[in-house]
Amino acid sequence: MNKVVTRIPPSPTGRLHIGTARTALFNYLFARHAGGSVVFRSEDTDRARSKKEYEDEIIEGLHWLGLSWDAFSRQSEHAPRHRELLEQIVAAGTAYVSKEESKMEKGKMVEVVRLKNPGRSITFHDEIRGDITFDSTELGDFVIARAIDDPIYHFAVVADDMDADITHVIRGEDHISNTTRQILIQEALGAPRPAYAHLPLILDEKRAKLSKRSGTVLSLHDYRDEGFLPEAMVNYVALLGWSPGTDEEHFSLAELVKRFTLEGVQKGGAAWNREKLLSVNQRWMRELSDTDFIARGALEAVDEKVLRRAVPLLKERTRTFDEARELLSGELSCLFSSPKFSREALVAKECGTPTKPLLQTLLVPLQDLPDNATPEIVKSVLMPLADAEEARGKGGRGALLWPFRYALSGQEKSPDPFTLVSLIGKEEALARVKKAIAILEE
RNA sequence: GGCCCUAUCGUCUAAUGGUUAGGACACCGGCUUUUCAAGCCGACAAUACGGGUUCGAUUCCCGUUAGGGCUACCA
Repeated sequence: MNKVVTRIPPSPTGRLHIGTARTALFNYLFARHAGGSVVFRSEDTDRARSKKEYEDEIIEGLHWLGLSWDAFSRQSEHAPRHRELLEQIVAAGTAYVSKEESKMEKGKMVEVVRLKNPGRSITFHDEIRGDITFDSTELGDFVIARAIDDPIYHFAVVADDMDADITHVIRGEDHISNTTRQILIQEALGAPRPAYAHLPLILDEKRAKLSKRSGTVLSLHDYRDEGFLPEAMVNYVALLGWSPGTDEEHFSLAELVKRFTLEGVQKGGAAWNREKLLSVNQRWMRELSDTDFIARGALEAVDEKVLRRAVPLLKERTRTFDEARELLSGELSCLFSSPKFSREALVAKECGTPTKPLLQTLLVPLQDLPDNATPEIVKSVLMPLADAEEARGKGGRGALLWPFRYALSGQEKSPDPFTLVSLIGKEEALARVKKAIAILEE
């Protein structure tokens, strides 16, 4: 059996699309699983729309996901070979230059090349869907080149796949119908027929065609910039249309390579679901070490030490690094600078015992706390005070804990006061509680 | 219109003739809780429809319906 060779043939006419990324991933997984190789081919024959910057972005994005290939080429570089092949089949009579359609373009005579269609039924085997049969007659003698030196997509693809010894063409379902004409071209060229596998399409959240209008973010780089981990993108996208056949859902790229088979590929289209992606991403973020979390999220704060200690909090509360950055500059800004707060919010939970004396009971225990106390230690020392208030007053623990937490954070919503104390340190905590007491004295 | 592909909870999916149709995400409820999260526990929720085949169909066949793709001298 021949060594497996798959291909990743994006056309650099736009940003890296999540659908393109998924097709690339499946080609990569299939080839690597089989110990085969991958060919990257930039389909840049559409001169007007192809741009180097798009090509760069596509390559960079696929590398970011962790994909790699063993050969790189640009379709535009194969022009002489395409012409040679075209002339060859015209000479052989399986294609012809359509003289009656000739026209002048930019002072040059242009004559379209058509394939002589034998007009019969074509059956090919799809590795995912089984045998598929088309009647090729309806295609007629279709155009395979705008001019002898200007082949259209179908011809270029077949020629390039032949020359690169591609064994498996794994692509989107939108190419099923195209397969017939490509097989006809293959036969004219005397090229071997590769195995075909047509992947189900990715649909938007409402199960409609993916489009800019759908509101679904389509560009892989936008996900990267928003703070999604490549591990999560690979994991999520692999499971969109593929399943290992078990309940397992957490896969690294290397694990996917081990497990991937075409039998696990779904036939029907799969709807994109951002919520699920978010949850997959959160799981991968949580698996990062604290150091990696900061580095990979490019997180910054005025106090590196506090930031470091706050990572568990970020892991608990955020699903992307954008959310982590937002939390640091918003709700958690109180970790890095003394918050402003209002008297009203401080006494919001007051009923029974006045807030001021309650806060005062915290001062000595706070002062006696060891340096670098963990949240557990802080809690073990201070919670009894809240319990005591609960036992005696109407306000419950909240009578003490609410103003305490608010004095530390200046926020209606924040982590618990024990965690805050351990993050900002007892001196700073003391200062903030004293400030709150001062406000209550006014 | 023609040709082709597809069809299990809201979503991603498992189960390839025999299961109380399983898991995950979301949603809802409870526990915990000063708040917000997180965590734990639980509930809700599907074989599109109609015919066959079979002792028995999610599973095999046919039809209907619905969705999708192709129908370019774009890729």
